[in-house]
Amino acid sequence: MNETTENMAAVSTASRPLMLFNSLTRTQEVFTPVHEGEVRVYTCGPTVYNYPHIGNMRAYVFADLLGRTLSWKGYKLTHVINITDVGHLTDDGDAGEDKLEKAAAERAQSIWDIARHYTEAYWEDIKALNIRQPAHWSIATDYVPQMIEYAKAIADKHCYELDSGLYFDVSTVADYGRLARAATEEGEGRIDTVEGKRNAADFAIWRKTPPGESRQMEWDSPWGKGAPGWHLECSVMSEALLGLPFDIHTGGIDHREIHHPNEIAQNQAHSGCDHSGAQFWMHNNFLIDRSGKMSKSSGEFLRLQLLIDKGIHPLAYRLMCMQAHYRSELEFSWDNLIAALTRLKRIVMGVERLKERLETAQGAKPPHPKIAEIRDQLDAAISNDLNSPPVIPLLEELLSLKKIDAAKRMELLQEIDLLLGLGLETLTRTDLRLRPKSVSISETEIEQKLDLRQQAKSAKDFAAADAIRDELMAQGVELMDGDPLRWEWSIKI
RNA sequence: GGCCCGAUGGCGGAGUGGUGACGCAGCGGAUUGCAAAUCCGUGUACGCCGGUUCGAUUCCGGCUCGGGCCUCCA
Repeated sequence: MNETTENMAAVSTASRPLMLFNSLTRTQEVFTPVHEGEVRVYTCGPTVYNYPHIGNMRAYVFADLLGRTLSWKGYKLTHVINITDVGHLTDDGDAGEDKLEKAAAERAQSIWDIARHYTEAYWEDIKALNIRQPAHWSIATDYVPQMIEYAKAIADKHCYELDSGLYFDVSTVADYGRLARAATEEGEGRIDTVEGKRNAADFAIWRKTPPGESRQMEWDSPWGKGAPGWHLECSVMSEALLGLPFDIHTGGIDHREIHHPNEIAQNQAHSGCDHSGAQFWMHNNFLIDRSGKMSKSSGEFLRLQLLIDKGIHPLAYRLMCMQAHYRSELEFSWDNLIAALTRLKRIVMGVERLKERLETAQGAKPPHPKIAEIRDQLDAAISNDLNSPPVIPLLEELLSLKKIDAAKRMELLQEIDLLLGLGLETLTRTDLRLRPKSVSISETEIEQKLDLRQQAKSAKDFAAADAIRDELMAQGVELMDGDPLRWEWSIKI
């Protein structure tokens, strides 16, 4: 279950200032909200022309960690994640096909059906990863009238019209590209420039439908039938839902170079001041595999559903993300994922033992200094630009402190889990049992054979007991007599 | 070509100017009819060459290697 933002009240006694790395200054800064006691966060969400891969999901796990940290620090959180269901191009600047139009054509379905299908698939992954629901999922196509109004407001001073659309002139705002720190005017000319653009970095605000063509998604505008440029939506929706300036804008590190500088330019144009629109711009690094970063255009890519089909609980992936800092590249491998699953399993068993102690505990015990010490270390780590990796050993240490009062430990465990989002209060060892999609024997049959084996063992007929074990092992079932779970599928990835 | 980042044990991954977290794997022990699972314990690492320093993995410079972005991407 995802808790809503509202009932995640402040529970901590945390006292350190929260330090966050701001891509705008490339330094860690003390976070102070624009509006006292509340924080407004905007996260660049997915373009729903295909399934998200697990690398995409790292961005939302990161945004979720940020949100959870802000809640833990006692702030009221208003989080917006957008769904881009229009406007992204397949290639080359502003001239390529619309990804959604292309997907619709390939599958001979309505573009609206495509968008809905992939939005739902994305939301399923969000849920599976215990990512809290934001206050708003802003859908780009719901905001097209506002985008047109926005474009009209900046058109005279900052834009110019070409045959292909309305373009933003980046030379009309101060300090364009400061977030990217790159000379965007120079380069090898790999970009097919649109004829007539004043600056190489100029981008489309409105893309006109070419004469004689029609699109499934198009709207009337002062510049003709067409669709909004893909940078426009985030400026429009963030301002509409959060007001300018808001506190934190997040996204993948790839957005630091193009999308976010353009968003900033639009914010400057529309607000008439040089403020970027957000106090902090934060970017998560990529999940990579040996062949480099994950890429949808390469065809095959890793979906969360694939992990689930292989029998691996999705929260193992969440733990894997938490084991690395959000600004570090994270290496994906099945071994690494299974290591996280094993770690999670042992954590969950520790939590189950703690729950048992809680039930048998008698009377309240005085607070133990170790608890305060761990809480302090927790605050130190998370306040240091959301440094989640050291939090996990703290959790494991907490679980191992058998001599310390269970109630006190459980209290702190809940705080840690509020941050890590592993759902440790409800997650069970059985939940984490491997559940590969393709198996040759049912769980009921396994249980029956195990009962037979138990009878044989009680009768000291070890030959019969071992025969049953061998038989089950041949079917991929691993026996664990001394474990309440009794058996597990052997891992074959 | 331009801009930027990284290099830590078998794998992943924190951190620090002076005993180098942690996990997984490995190894040892407890437990077990034997195993497995579990619990306890445990070895191994800071790319290369200089510089600064009493002392550098940590700071500075160079080198090598790797990666990212400059085109849609989280």
